Amino acid sequence: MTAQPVASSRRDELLAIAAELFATKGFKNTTVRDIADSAGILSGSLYHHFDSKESMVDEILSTFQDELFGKYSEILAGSADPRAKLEAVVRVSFEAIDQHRNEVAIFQNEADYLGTFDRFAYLADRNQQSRDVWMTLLNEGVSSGALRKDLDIELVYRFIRDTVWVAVRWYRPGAKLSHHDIADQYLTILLDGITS
Amino acid sequence: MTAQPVASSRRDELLAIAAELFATKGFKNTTVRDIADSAGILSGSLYHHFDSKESMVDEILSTFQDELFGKYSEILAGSADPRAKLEAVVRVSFEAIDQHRNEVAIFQNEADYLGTFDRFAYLADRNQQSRDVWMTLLNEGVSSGALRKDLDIELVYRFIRDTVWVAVRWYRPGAKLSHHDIADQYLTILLDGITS
DNA sequence: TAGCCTACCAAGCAAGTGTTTGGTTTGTTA
DNA sequence: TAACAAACCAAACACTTGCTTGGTAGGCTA
Repeated sequence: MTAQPVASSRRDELLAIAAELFATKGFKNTTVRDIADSAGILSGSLYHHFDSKESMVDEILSTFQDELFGKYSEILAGSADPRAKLEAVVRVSFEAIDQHRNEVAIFQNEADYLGTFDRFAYLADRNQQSRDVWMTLLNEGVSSGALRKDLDIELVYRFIRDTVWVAVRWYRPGAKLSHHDIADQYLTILLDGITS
Repeated sequence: MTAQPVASSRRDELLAIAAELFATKGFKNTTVRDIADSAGILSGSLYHHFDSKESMVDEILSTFQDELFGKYSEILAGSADPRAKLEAVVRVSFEAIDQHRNEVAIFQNEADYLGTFDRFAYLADRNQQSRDVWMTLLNEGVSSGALRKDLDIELVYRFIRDTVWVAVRWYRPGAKLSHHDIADQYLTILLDGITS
């Protein structure tokens, strides 16, 4: 059973195969032999392209994170009002789920554990950076009067963060609702609630 | 480094130790030697109490699920209106996170993968059962006019389910906000939104 | 056509894994 | 005090794991 994802180089191809397996089965549950099998080669041959299994996740996660936080920065640097920026961050996140499903899933499932190793300390940094993005926007929203003042901001932050990213567990591209639709409905619930 | 959770029998004690490790490090990342070390015994001695490492998670998960779904059934069988029942299910769920943090975490992190094995087929059944609970309440809510009609019910269900359970990732008993507080704020956001 | 590079194979190793087996300790009960 | 069971030890086994090593096939280039 060999997979053939679209990728420029053989190296990228193997990374895509690994990402798919890591996302589906988990990092620890995926063996280098699993990856090699899916690629139609022997496990030892992977080491012509990569130093270790760990360096594969490393590259998958860091590449994705760099791209994502680049987009966050652009939004924050823009001139839109707090609420619009908040909406934009939500939409960019759902877009990431749509375009980088495996990477998001790996991050969601493995970051906590991998973060305990020195090599993946940057995951915690990015996490903090992400928190800063959201907290800044939420505090600005409350200050400007756009958001209600009776809620615990820290709690709202966690609520938004988790709800957005956990969607990767069920979202599949090409389904009835596009990631744009989902972002719309999610923002509606978040901003106005589900009561009539 | 030995742990000493409160438990009636040695068997329950060992299960609690295993649950803590499974929740923190993941099932696959936890070795039987890890469990034995935490309990202050040798790995082989675990097999006096359990058939296998798998049967440990099995027992942890099934016991927890039986208890949880018992509570769900009670609520559904009650005479409260849809909105009150919906609130009750949310509160019971946050209570479960408070009282059975490890079990919830294990379920959240491992159910998808474990569910691919015959032995854990009941996890998928419970999942379907849980969906029925929520969808019934949401549909009743829309019918009765309590909830808005312009949202995709299936989507609302997933959002609620995910946001409630994902709280296990950051919630710690004894923190500033109790699980009652969190349920309150969560229901406020869900029902009325965060805008002022 | 000689040299070189990319991608891979074939075979294996050392460490770690879940599990088994036979025996020992300790407390309780008849 | 003899018998018994629960809890555990000590040592090992078979297997899986990530990774290494030396070599090879085939295409490209000078």
